[in-house]
Amino acid sequence: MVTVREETRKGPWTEQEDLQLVCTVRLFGERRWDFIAKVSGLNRTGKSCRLRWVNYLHPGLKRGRMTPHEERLILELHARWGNRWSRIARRLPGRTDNEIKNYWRTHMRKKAQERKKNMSPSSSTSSLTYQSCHPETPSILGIDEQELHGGSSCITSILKGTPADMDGYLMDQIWMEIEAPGALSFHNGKDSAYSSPSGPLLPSPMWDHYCPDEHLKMDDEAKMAPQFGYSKGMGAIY
DNA sequence: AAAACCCACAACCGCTGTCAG
DNA sequence: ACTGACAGCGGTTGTGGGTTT
Repeated sequence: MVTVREETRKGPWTEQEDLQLVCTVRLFGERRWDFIAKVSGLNRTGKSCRLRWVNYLHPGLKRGRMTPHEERLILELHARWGNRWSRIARRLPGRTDNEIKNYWRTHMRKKAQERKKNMSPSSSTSSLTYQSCHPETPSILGIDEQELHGGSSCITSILKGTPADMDGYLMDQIWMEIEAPGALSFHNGKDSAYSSPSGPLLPSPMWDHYCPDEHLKMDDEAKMAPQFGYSKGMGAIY
């Protein structure tokens, strides 16, 4: 027995660690993370390994900016489910709960700050709780699966639209709708950052380099495909 | 050019749920 | 029925890079 106990590593992962983890997961599958952590030779906890895999190394992950469509989807799903990030993430193929959570945080903070600037002190409801602030927005509250596909609000109809329909529909305008239901207009706005469904979908870096393996990818895709019409083209991963 | 600020992302922590023994 | 191990989830914090002043 080796009795030399090294400290469990924390902090950023190195490429070498990533490679070790990827190879170990390929060998043993995506479970028993404590076991994987041990046999991989990484001085990491199983938890840490799992997180690294799920959020960064997993094949099929999209990288890069959220597309306008994804932004709208997040908005809608968050309105339905609140901070159920993993649940929301399941509806966004290639995105992780962590990613969505971060995105939401960043944007909500931004919006909250803008609100503070723009609004008088009298109406001080936080945008973080818009769900309860604007119950009159039907698509936001209590919508179920069918409603999502047959609903009548602006957001819902946008969600139903094709990407072409969404061109020029700005995230800011969506936020405006939430904050002031009915006040939505579709003119092109000032913030060009949202105006094109750009978001270059970059591959997961490690996977790109080390594991051009077919069957791992298939496993994941197979899960997503029926629900989302997820296609290989989306991620340009392999 | 440098400092300050902002944003996006990665990672950790603590808690909860699940399941096998 | 109980318990411990493991997996997953949501919240939070840290950090690096880009942008603005």
